[in-house]
Amino acid sequence: MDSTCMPKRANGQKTKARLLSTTEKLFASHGFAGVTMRGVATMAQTNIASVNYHFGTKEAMVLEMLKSKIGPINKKRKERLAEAKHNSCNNPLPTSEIFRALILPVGEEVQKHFSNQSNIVNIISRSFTEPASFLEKIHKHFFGELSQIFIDELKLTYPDANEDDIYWNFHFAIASMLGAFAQHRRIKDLTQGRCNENAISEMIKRLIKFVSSGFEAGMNIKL
Amino acid sequence: MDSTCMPKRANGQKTKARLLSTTEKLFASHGFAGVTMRGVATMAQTNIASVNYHFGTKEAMVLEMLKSKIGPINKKRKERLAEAKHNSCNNPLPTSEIFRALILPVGEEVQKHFSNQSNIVNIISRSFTEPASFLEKIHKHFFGELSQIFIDELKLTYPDANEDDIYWNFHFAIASMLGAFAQHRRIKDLTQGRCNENAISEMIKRLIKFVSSGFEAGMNIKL
DNA sequence: TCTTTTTTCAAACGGTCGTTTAAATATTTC
DNA sequence: GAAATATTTAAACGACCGTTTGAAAAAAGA
Repeated sequence: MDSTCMPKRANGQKTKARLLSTTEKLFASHGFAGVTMRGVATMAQTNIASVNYHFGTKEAMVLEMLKSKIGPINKKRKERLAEAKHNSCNNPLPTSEIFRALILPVGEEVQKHFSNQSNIVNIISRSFTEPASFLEKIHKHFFGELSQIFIDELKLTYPDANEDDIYWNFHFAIASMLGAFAQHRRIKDLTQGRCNENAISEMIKRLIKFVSSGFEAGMNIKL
Repeated sequence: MDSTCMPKRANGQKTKARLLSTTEKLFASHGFAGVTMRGVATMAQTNIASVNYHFGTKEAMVLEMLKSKIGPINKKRKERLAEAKHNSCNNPLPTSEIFRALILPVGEEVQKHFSNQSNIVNIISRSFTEPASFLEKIHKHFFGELSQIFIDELKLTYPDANEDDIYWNFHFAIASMLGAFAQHRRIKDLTQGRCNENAISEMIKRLIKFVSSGFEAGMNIKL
């Protein structure tokens, strides 16, 4: 251990950062299987063995990348929900406000790196379809707690609602959000080339409306 | 060529059918990369070279499986839409009726093979996230024409609507449908073990309500 | 029956995968 | 400066990948 907490080598930390950044791009565009040690090493302009030196295994490397990407977004989601709660003097929130807190932080991240090939929602969405068992754990770790927070908030807004109604429609809401962002090809088709940051901003507003309305309509449904 | 159009060997056709069935299971649970020639051959109780004999390449085999699974569902979707159209004397359909025609045929397929490991929506959903270029073609081939049919029908129901409104909310509807079915883990969490055919039937009703309401609310949205 | 065609099979091809090794190089510590 | 530590490197490991080969086995046609 050193007292400076700095890398031992001039570009030591930089190498690790480059590896994570490369992992991110490859995972976003080709999934877990598309992240190859040789590919990452080459794109990050380093040697294949240094990947193992910094992370141990491929799985650990992808895991660390996911943590670094999803963690901050979930933090913002909680903050935004708490802020809305505070602004409403702790009264129950409108449905749209709850889903705004859930969706906006992702949307902002998408907007930031939209032209980029490493779309955050591609990453999240891929995590949901990856079969690997270690990703299942990630889901539970990252989305389990967060889901509970938002479901609890929805229960406050709908105190008399059937619990099944809330669970199912929350499930649909998540699915809409992930699917809406993830399916790049269709977004580009829909915007017909004028797929820029404004288009994403528009999509986010539309999405919040879609999800909130669908959720509200699903409360007290007659089956 | 033979006049009987029957297999030359007692279990010849059966072998090909077993291979397709195995491909289906592996693709549903592990994606394109998870379909390995050796895995398929072993599970189908045949030799690896016979895979190549029947299909030529792995890609061709997966493609044939996808065609056999998605084709009939799309056929049912069109039939159901045409039937609803006929029952309404060619008047514009309610939003929910249009989405029922889109969702029910998938739902029925899910219900049929739910306990099965080869969930049809897993297959469709995976097709949407697979990066392989040949799958992109499948999407356009299978979903391009179908999408247009349903969008045209929605335009009849909303003759004064902004076209962007229709496209975006249709995009959300598709995303909801695929995501809702595909994310198995959350469905099982939500139903807490009582995840049987009844639960799926309930989910489909809920999903149609969610999607229709979200879509309706998204028309003439103020951005 | 014998011939022809269809189907299966064991074995091998070259290639890529994640991981490991051990030596070389850079950086920090003393 | 020298010693200790941190990092990078080339090379190789065994395992699995999709595909191909050529011959055996089964079925069909004559």
